[in-house]
Amino acid sequence: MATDSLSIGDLARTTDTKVETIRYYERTGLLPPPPRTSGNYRAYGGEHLARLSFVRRARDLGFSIEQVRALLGLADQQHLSCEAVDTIARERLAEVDRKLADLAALRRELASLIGQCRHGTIAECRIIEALAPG
Amino acid sequence: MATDSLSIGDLARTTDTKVETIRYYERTGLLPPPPRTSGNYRAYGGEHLARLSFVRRARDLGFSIEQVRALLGLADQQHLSCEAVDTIARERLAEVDRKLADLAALRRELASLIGQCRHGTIAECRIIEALAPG
DNA sequence: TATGCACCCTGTAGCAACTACAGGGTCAAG
DNA sequence: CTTGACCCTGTAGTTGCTACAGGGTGCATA
Repeated sequence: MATDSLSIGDLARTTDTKVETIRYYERTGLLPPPPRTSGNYRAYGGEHLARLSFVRRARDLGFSIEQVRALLGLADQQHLSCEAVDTIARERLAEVDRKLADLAALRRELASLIGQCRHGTIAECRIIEALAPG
Repeated sequence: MATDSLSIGDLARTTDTKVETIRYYERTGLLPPPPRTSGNYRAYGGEHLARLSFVRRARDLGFSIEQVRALLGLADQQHLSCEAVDTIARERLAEVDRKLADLAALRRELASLIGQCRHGTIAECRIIEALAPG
């Protein structure tokens, strides 16, 4: 492939993304369709790399595809106030906090269950018992 | 419906499960198909209620459908050692611990991002900047 | 020159674990 | 005898990918 552009495989390796995922992002409009070579191969430039990196980082932080789409849209509106960005990020933070609390509660329950195991037969298993009360 | 049996709607209300979910559990073999009334309505008894409660509790603790299936299978083998049960529960606990650690790390990153927001325009937004570095 | 191999293309189906219809049947009350 | 709440089956949608199948491209090597 030409020196100044990346094949989809190159882009995949560079951003630690599967080739299929990149095509999926293109289908769903997260990434713009790149130009094609004469052989119909996708030829990516630096702006595609930047955009995909953005998407990956946001996804790694757990933003949903729709949130990423919103963030990308905002990123292009340089003159706007960054309040909307802040709002999306805070929403995500609240979500993370909820999940952390849920998981922590769940962990306590699970650990208590396991702590009750007396290593006998299933007939006297406290874990099974705890799952199936009357 | 007869006094001694529950309609799918009754069962759904009692266990806080959607009707469709109950049918889904039946399709996938988590719940045994109940007898039917003359009008072809499902008629559940106490054992179905117990089994669905078990499933719901296990699912609420985050066990996968396959893990629940395994637990149900074990619950019926009263003479076996409860080691296998313990193993499944410990696996789940390890999973929860991994997720807690991941989420906590993610929370730190997110909070640091948000903390950097200076409430200006998007052009100078630290959040956008942090997502799209060179 | 042939041919092998890695890579690319499109399109579709599958994963978990539900959820939401569409298009019908059943049943008790008014 | 009709209304409305409930039930039935079957299928498609959700999220975010992932995995083929069945082909084309492009470069190096025998």
